[in-house]
Amino acid sequence: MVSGKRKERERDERRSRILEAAIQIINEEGLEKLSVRKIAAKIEYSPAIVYHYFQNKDDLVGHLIGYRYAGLVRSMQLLKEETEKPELLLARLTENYINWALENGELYKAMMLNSTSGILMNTAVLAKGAAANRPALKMLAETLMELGLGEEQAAEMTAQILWSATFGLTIRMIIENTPPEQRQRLISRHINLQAGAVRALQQA
Amino acid sequence: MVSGKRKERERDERRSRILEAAIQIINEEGLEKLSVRKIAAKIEYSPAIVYHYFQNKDDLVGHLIGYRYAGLVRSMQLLKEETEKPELLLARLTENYINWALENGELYKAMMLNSTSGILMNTAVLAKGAAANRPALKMLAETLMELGLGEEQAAEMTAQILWSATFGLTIRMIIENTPPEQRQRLISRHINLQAGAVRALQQA
DNA sequence: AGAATAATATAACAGTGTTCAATAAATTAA
DNA sequence: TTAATTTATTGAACACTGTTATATTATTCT
Repeated sequence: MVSGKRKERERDERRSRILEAAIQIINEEGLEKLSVRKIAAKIEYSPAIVYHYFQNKDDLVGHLIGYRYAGLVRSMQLLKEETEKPELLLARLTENYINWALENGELYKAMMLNSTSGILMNTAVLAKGAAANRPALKMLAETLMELGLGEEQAAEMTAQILWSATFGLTIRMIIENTPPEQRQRLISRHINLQAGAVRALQQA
Repeated sequence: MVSGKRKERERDERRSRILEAAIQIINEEGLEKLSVRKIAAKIEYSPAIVYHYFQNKDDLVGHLIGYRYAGLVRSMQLLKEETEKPELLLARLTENYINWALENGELYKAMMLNSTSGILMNTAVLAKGAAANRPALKMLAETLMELGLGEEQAAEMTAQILWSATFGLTIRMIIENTPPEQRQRLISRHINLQAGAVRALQQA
């Protein structure tokens, strides 16, 4: 038996080639122009091969997401370690998240809004690993608790609202293709308002 | 000449039959299952007929939006007239908007996120009349000015942020298919946070 | 009535996701 | 090394999709 690991590694490599072709197409032509046949053409295989490595197109897009998401989570953890004041951390986490999403615009749209593989879908898909805005949410909730905004449940709910707001602004800027200068202004205003909301909640 | 108006009215009626068939399909099977052929089948016409009344499918979806949006704008204006305190008005407008969007779930998703006909698209489409979240935004900005949050420009930008937050939460609840009990809690928390953010801004 | 215009249909094109059966290649077992 | 088995890959088809060009029918105007 040839170590068993190699086989697996090689299979993963072939899967990765498909995923990378997909990312390339998305970056070049956008998510809505992504097609199984185009992927196949790019890697010079038959379209059917995709279905040997993924259940279907949505499954593929789902993996696309996990493929990139790890980077975001890591950068968030870094920020957490190097930022002491929770107020500042909240702002930095938010800004970091938005910038990451904007950089991965089309992919972010896919990972959020895709009807069956999107992160926002039912828990079945959520558990799939690839789909995981939960780390981000959890970190947000922890920060809110440090800020004294209630215990687990309450903080979690507040985190959901705050994250939804960030999500809304981000998606909007991506879809509307907001020009960079205005982006910057919108982002800082958003962070301002968020800080204000948190302060108001602290006083209550 | 048969009054010229009748012809036009009859044409509009035929257009409306198409739009209503589309709405029915969306409500029954969801936006992603909407197809020109299905519409044609529902009204017992040939698929090609759709292209006599609309430029293309996206154009059709665009009109679908205007077809429903008028109702929202009217209800918002009503609220404005019967609510004196701007703080309360802000909350009511937001709640009203969210509830309307949730009631029109699939359609709201279409009108916001559709890649070419969505409201969030570039100004070319925005000017098309059907696409008009501007009335809602404008009303928000006016309310913010009454609350003493800066002049036109600043208020407009703040309104954009606040609206984005509402939009994010709404889209999320629709896509995630959040159960009604939790919806209620999320909505009131959202409105709470919004009020807090505004108060913080007033004090600054 | 005949000419012009609008409404509708037929049929096709090019594209999509997906599946099934057949083949080619690699791996394991004898 | 050969035979058996598993894995990788393909070709061809199915059932869809949006869209258009061309033809046909119905309506309206003169």
